[in-house]
Amino acid sequence: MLNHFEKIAQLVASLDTKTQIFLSKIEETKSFKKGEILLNAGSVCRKSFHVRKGIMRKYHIKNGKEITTDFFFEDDIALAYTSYTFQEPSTEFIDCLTDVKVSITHREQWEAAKIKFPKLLELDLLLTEIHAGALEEDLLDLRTLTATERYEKLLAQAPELLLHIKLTHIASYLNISLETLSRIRAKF
Amino acid sequence: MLNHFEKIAQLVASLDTKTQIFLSKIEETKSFKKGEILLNAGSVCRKSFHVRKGIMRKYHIKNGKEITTDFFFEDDIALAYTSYTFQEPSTEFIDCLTDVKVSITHREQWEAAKIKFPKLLELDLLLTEIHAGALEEDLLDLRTLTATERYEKLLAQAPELLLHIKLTHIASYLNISLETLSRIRAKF
DNA sequence: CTAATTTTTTGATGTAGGTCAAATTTTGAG
DNA sequence: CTCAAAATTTGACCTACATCAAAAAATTAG
Repeated sequence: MLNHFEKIAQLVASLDTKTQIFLSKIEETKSFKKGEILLNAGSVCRKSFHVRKGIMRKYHIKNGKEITTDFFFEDDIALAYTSYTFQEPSTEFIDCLTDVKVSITHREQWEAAKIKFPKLLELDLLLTEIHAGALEEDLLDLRTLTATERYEKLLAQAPELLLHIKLTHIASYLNISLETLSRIRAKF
Repeated sequence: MLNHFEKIAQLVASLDTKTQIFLSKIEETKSFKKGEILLNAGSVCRKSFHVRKGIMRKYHIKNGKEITTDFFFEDDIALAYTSYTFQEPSTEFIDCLTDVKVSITHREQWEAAKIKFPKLLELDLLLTEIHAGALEEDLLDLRTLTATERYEKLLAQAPELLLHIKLTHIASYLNISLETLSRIRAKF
């Protein structure tokens, strides 16, 4: 049984050279400074950001408070899913937690590529399936795990995250207050 | 701008007759009694249940408690998403809240149909996108809304649900205890 | 290196919503 | 209809976690 990462790798590897060249032609590499905002709430997400270097973050602002919904590391694809997919104004922001290098692909061109190379439609489906699977897991965790358990799970599954990201962001990602997270950590 | 229901309808309407006939041939209609379990935790979800009549429910059992994760009404497609998609043992149950009539399609045959009729791949992607979008919304609601707000939102968006489904199930769906839900309702 | 700023910790207190138990209402089988 | 079982409500109490405030530690700019 392949894990999700292997499935994606396998599908990508199966793309023929023409497809790969086409994809590399429609992407454009850019650099951004720590703190720069690549997507603002209110605007439609028309690009995907393939992270080549650095860390990005996606968050909502609700009642003046930031709610972090995702972190993106090297090789992750950062986008505001609902806005990107349905071309609606985003309710989320995407910013850079470090200096960042990304490959940008415009949605329009990716859609055109999917028509030209149907294998990409399969890839798109696979990525969407994996995204949905992860959301289902997050939802169940939020329903059933205590604050401590959510922290422990993150610690077990993504310890590197804890090394690079400020507690404020981790707290909001775990849906815990900063103070409670600090107390959870104090007891190891 | 089309809503999700219209998008699906449009895509389905665009399927040619051959495709539609093929699909109707691989599905099989069956009836089940209220209370019957159509999918057990531990077994792999290999079928989708297109609800023709009645109401079904999907739920987890965690620490001996049922956690309802979805209701399925007429025209909805009931399945345990992660188990179905990745063919892993399900962590969820699906049962009938009323007597039910469903059209069953085996995943294998649906997969074969997708290869034969690529338009179905697009349909599959659209359905998955909509599912993921709904999950993102649920997740944000759970993070940001109070118990009362979650109930009010359900009341506004799916009032018919409240008429047909027991409070115990609605409470667990909203991630509220039965008693708290009862108190929320008492104050209208 | 040092001061200013940001981040994290610690402490005191508040509260939304959970749990347990019992009363009441509704439902449904015969 | 009738009465037993199931569902819902009500009451008393509890707890996980939030909030507010201030101290301590870490980071950063000059």
